[in-house]
Amino acid sequence: MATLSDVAARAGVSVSAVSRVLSNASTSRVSGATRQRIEDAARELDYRPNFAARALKLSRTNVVALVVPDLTNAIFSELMRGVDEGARELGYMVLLARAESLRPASETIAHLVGEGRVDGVLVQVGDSMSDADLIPIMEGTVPAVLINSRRAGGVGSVVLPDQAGAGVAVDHLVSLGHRKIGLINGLPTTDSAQRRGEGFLAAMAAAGVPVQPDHVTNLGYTSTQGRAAFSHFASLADQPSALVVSNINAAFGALLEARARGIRVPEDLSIVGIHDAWTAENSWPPLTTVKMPLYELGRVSMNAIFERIRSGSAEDLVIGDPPPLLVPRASTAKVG
Amino acid sequence: MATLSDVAARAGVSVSAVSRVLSNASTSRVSGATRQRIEDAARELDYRPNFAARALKLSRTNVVALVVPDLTNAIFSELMRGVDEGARELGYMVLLARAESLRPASETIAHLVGEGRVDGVLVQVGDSMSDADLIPIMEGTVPAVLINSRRAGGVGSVVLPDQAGAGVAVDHLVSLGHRKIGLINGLPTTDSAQRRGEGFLAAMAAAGVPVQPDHVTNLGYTSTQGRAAFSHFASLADQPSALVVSNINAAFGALLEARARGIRVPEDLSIVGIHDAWTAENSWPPLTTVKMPLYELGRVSMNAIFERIRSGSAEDLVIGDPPPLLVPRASTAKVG
DNA sequence: GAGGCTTGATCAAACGATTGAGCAAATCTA
DNA sequence: TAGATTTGCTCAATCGTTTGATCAAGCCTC
Repeated sequence: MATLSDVAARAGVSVSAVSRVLSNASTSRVSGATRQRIEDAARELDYRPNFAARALKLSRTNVVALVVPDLTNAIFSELMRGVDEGARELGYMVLLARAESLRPASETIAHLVGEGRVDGVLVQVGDSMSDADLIPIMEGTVPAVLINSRRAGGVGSVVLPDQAGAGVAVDHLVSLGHRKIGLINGLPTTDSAQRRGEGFLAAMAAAGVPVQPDHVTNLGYTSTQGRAAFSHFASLADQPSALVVSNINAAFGALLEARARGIRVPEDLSIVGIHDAWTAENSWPPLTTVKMPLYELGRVSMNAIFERIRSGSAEDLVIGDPPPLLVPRASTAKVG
Repeated sequence: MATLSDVAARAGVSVSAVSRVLSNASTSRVSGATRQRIEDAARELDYRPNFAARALKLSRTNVVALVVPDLTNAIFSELMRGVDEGARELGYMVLLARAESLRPASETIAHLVGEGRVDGVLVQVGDSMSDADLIPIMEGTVPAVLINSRRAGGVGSVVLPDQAGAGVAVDHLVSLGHRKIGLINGLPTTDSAQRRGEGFLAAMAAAGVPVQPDHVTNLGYTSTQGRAAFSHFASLADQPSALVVSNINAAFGALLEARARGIRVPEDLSIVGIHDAWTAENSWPPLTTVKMPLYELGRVSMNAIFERIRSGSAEDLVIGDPPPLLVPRASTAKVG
């Protein structure tokens, strides 16, 4: 590849002149003629600034890492799309890092930042990610933004409108006449499950519908955990007529278990899942969902980490626009 | 962050000594005592080699880019997992780049390599990626490996056992007694669709089952295109009793259209899709699939690009192990 | 026309790591 | 014990950019 000095030689000027012209610094006092010659030479040689040299000099890479617990996660691809789009606009690139079980996430993050590979880190906090994993972040040594989880202290975060989302699900079921509504929620230790739980209770209270204590489970977001939670409800003497499931994967698990038990959805039981995905259309019955603004979660997170890197500010944001949206399909119906 | 000279100062030696010890070069003639002091100092300062400096000096980043057409693609996450795992073992990191429609892929790739951000590129060739997009790769200026597509010339590639996969699907249907078997295939221009088509025809011939010309469509791999293809078959006077669908997404689309038309699967028609995903279990009916070795595709591709970078060799590989595997679910049954 | 600005360029020192060459001191060889 | 070799370390150049400092002209101003 052509270097600055190649371009300089061809244009008959010094490297500094070339550098100033091509990075068009405001302080560049260059004559129009030389500028032209430099630009021509650069174009002819197809010059591209060397990434490593620039990063070394500026101690800035314009790369952020996105650390995710799991690629098969339903929410990943939309989130990534949002992050990617935001990054492009800000002149950044995204390095994807899986937080695998082998190495603690803290190690991965410390490497990424310690070696100067990235300027900052976006961390999608998963169920299996403990607070210990977030030590370098909590300590503030690493410019980071937590996605979908809040932490005390000066850590930035961006979260979904979880309360509102659960509320939309509840309101939908209430409007269909349901009064016995259960909740299949994520692990009680996770932030998003807590907020969805709050939203569920708040919406139920607002609708004047009582919540039975054994109508709430907290087993987790996976399909398997959703199945297990469904079994719990099926074994109850006083069963709910509708379920809000905090995650689409768990909702699929619930559908699976319902089918296995010969419980008809939606005739015997209505189910609404939080998060939308194209696969919801292929399930049987097609799953009614609450679409959450995942794309925007990605975009806003990218903007947040950008600001964090630039000014050090650490905000806690909630995505407000667009609000959670009900996507009615065939897994919910009027109470029988 | 601590630099080499920080470590050198603390250990009371020169930077060169530190560099040699920490990168434990074989030519390093260092006494045990000094080695110890250096290692201690490095540990105490939590020294990590600066990525940019190393990359600049060695003109090598130990990063490869994975260029994908689409993140929501069913095959992406397993592929990525394989690439990631392979990368870890070889001491590489993976930069994920979406080949979006805005900018031609060739531009993206040229940037990535031209700026020295990556040592090589893995390109998952999508339907929308034309030959023009691959110019810098075909020219051989960029160390690259094509995933799932072959090209003439000295371009390396790794592909799935597509013929065998289609064969497994056909054999399954034949063993269930089907004699009228149709194929819903990808776009005729794509390499994988061509190979799956060949595999289909070969397996049919081997089984002594004739193929009707209008029992093969080539509309594409997406859900929508699968629906459209299904409509074609439904409008036929002489309809097949079973369908091989070249892609799981298209198979979901076919299921959707079958349901819309009141065609019962598998009672009226059997369907088997190529590629497996956990979502196949949630469809109605649960989709019988042929699981393709996507994880291995990723791993082998990573190894291939590594070799390509190291020695310049360009091989065309087919994943042989594990072979395509039938995952029987409920969308296929004995011919009625 | 001497001194002071402005303009348009170059010089040179970083950034942090790698690595061939150089050089004392220690050890070996005969 | 003189000379050769090995051992253990340091020197210094280099990778490609950025950027403050410097400097030679040209142009005002009075």
